[in-house]
Amino acid sequence: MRNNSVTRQTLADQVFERIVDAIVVGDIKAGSPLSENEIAVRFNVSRGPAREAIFRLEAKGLATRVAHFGARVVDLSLDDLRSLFELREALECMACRLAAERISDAEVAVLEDCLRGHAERPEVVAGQSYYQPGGDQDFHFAIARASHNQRLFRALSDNIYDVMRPYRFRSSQTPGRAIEALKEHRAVVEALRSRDPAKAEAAMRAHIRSSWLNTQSAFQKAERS
Amino acid sequence: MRNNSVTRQTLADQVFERIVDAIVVGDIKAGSPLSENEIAVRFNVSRGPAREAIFRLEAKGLATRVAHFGARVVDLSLDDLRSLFELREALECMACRLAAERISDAEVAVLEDCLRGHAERPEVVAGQSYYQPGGDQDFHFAIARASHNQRLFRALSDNIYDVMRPYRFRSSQTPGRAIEALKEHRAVVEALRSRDPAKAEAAMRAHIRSSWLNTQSAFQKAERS
DNA sequence: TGATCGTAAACTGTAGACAGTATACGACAT
DNA sequence: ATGTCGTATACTGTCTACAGTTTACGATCA
Repeated sequence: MRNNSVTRQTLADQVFERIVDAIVVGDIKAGSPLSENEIAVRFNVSRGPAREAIFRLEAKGLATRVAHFGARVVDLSLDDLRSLFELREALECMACRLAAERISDAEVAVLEDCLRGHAERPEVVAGQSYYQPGGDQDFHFAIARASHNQRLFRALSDNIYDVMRPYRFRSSQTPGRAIEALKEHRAVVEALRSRDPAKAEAAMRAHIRSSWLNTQSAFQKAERS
Repeated sequence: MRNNSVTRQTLADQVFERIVDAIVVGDIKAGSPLSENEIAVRFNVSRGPAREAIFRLEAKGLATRVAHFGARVVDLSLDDLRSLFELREALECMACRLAAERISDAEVAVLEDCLRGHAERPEVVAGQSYYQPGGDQDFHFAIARASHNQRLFRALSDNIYDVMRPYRFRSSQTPGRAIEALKEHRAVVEALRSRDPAKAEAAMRAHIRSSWLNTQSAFQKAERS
């Protein structure tokens, strides 16, 4: 039972989480139709929980719905991705600035552990791509948490990271990006350690824009093939 | 025969909108419990659409739900409001910066119309509070739209403005705030007209922080009474 | 009198059936 | 052959009924 949380999960919760996983991992492809009936049959529940799960996918930004027609998994264009990166820049730069004002020594230590863990990864040592699912994810989560702003944290974790993950995965193979990203992460942590909000925000902005350039070129490359 | 809207609304849509209005206007007070049955009876629908409406209220940030227990209208503390203002600052400053890069002449004209409309309001002329429901709302909507970033626009319109509105209404009575706000708005438009992103972002940040200080003191004053 | 346990009531969660709507396909007319 | 209309089908939207859970209240016992 991985159901050790305080309140017992409802069927809708379970279906929702499993669909999110399936989308993020790639088992359900972008643009796929999401039929209430199909989901209900697939997970052995009635249409109620299936329908509810789809609503929550829509709220999360992973699906689009049209009344009386149905829902589909979002299929982001390059423009959509640009919009998403702009949104992420707004949220995460603010989170980083607030974190510089409010972060505790223990939270700084967590970030430094993250960096150490990343530096030891074989991909980094070999100079290849360093992004593994959940890898720098932890890093960004820790910063969002250190902002001590619950709404900001939830906006990032619920509505940004999971939506971007399938597309970041595609673009994480660029050679050399691993070490570059690690350097940028170090700059962010350094600014946070010295509690310099302006520097922290600037370092995060530089990191996200660099990540966008990388994602953009990978996206265009993938489209040509 | 078609309904006069593009796609015919579902019952859940209607119930949702009516509850949002009731909360924003103040007919349903902050902290009130939202019973599925009660809503269903009140709007002459079954529990299905009522339940769906509550889900959407939760996604919007206007209600909180606990499984097997129920939902309540959010009741924001001062700390919650601070978090919300920080989130708003992040989103709206980004929107303003992007708007400075992308705004059309027609969109600038709309903003200038907004300012003219505000300046002519009797409250402003009399030096009283200038905020009327929907008044500067239009202004901020126009800027969000001028960012030409759909996700940013929706985050602001769906998840920020409606949640804040009940609390901004309380705090809009401060004498002299009307003219101050109008000045700040003019500074924003001036920066947008000259397509200066940094200046536009700074002007918006100043406006939001000023608005926060005003809201904060009004909140504390209201609590003491 | 106080605390604890058990029962009942009220609510949410889930299932299944019915109703309404949009799309797709085929028949018909031009 | 092509365009249009009508019907059929499959899907979502809605309703009702039932099951499960949580809270609250009252009875019982120390």
